[in-house]
Amino acid sequence: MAQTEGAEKSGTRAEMREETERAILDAAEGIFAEAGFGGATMQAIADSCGLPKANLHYYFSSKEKLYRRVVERIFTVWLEAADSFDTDATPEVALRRYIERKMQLSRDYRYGSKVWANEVLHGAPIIQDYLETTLRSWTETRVAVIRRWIAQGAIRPVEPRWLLYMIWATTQHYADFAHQIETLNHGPLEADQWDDATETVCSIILRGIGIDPGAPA
Amino acid sequence: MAQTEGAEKSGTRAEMREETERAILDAAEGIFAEAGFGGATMQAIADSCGLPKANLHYYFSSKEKLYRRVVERIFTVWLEAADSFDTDATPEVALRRYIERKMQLSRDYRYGSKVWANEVLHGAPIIQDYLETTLRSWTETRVAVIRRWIAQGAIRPVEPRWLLYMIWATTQHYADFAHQIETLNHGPLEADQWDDATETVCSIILRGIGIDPGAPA
DNA sequence: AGCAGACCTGACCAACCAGTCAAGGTCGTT
DNA sequence: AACGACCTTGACTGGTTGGTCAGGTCTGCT
Repeated sequence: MAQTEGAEKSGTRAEMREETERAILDAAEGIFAEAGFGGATMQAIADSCGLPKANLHYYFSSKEKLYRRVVERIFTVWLEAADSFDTDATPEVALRRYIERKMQLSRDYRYGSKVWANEVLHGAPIIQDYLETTLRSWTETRVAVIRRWIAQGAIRPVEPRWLLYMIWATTQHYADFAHQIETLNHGPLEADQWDDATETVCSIILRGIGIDPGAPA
Repeated sequence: MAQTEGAEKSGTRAEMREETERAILDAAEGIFAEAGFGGATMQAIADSCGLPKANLHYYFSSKEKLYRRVVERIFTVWLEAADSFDTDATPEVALRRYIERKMQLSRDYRYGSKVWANEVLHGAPIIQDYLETTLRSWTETRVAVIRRWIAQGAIRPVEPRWLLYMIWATTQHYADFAHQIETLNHGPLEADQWDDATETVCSIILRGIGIDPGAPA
């Protein structure tokens, strides 16, 4: 009994290592999000996951390496989410699904979004290469999709980049500026507020580009 | 000749003091924006404005006091800009003017916007009182204006807060995420790109809430 | 059992940073 | 001219932080 003390203790050596690394990454994500790279201390991260500081350096050789891994992990989640854009569906379905997914991520991965925002805000000193390779190529494929929609007359002609930025900005705002939103809201958003906000974002953007939401396909 | 060496040297004592303080605040805004509060060092700010570090402490007793003054200054600029919302104009005119002004500010006060974003991102540890007093009351008056528009049938019924957040998020994105945008754009946005982005943001939001932009008033 | 390698950690160090201070310089006023 | 208030600055300090390391513990394998 009491077999699972620290939620690790079972599994192979490799599994335990992976689990410890994940615990450190989780803690680091929260601390980096709240304090920034410069403001975060290894000691605070260690305290947050109940490990001695020296142990962190056993798994991650330096603060910067740890930070990079945190950012990489978030970026991966976002890229996977971005696949909801990939379908051959109509603009209405594809965009609605993408926006809904991004709102969901803002709700579920608030800290990850904050770390990313923080990194870009400061000029992306650590993950500049990601911007120039993965993000750029992803963006270009989506821009092409949007251009095709425009050519087909399915949506109003707008520069695709400005549309993408609008979606990113609006959805991530609910994570990055959560503190401001919650202050103005006198508390965290309720489930129905999240739903209403999501629906409002969808409807404004879809109508804004000339789609009448709810109209039969 | 060469009377104005460091752009200070003339004027009364009080004027010179004010000018020095402004130079420090300008330098601090840039450093805080790029490095965050924790990552910024007083030495870096001192170097940035060509003053010895000890001199900064003569004008601003502590790093936190200096930071607070930087944030306060930005907040003031934003509040003044917000007056473009205050008119009795139609929703189309009022919103268009507000969005255009906010885009302008993102272009002209990029660093200020970044410092604000950084502060809110980290839970507003320094300026929480501003959120609870000034920002909250400002927001409530604008929410009331938007509700009146809805009651008059001038715009589609949407929760006013989500609309405001959308405007803030989208416009400020062009300052806070400027680095990401410029990376994807292979360089800074040109003047016509700024104009096009502004027009696109306006048109999507206005159409999105049921206004047909360009229609005669 | 016993060994090798992976894992853990308290104590320590060099680097760095916000803030201080005392001594010297400059300006307005009488 | 001369006095006091204001301004400037190099040198210093107490405290903090990222990173190291030696010695200990645990695990899986033969």
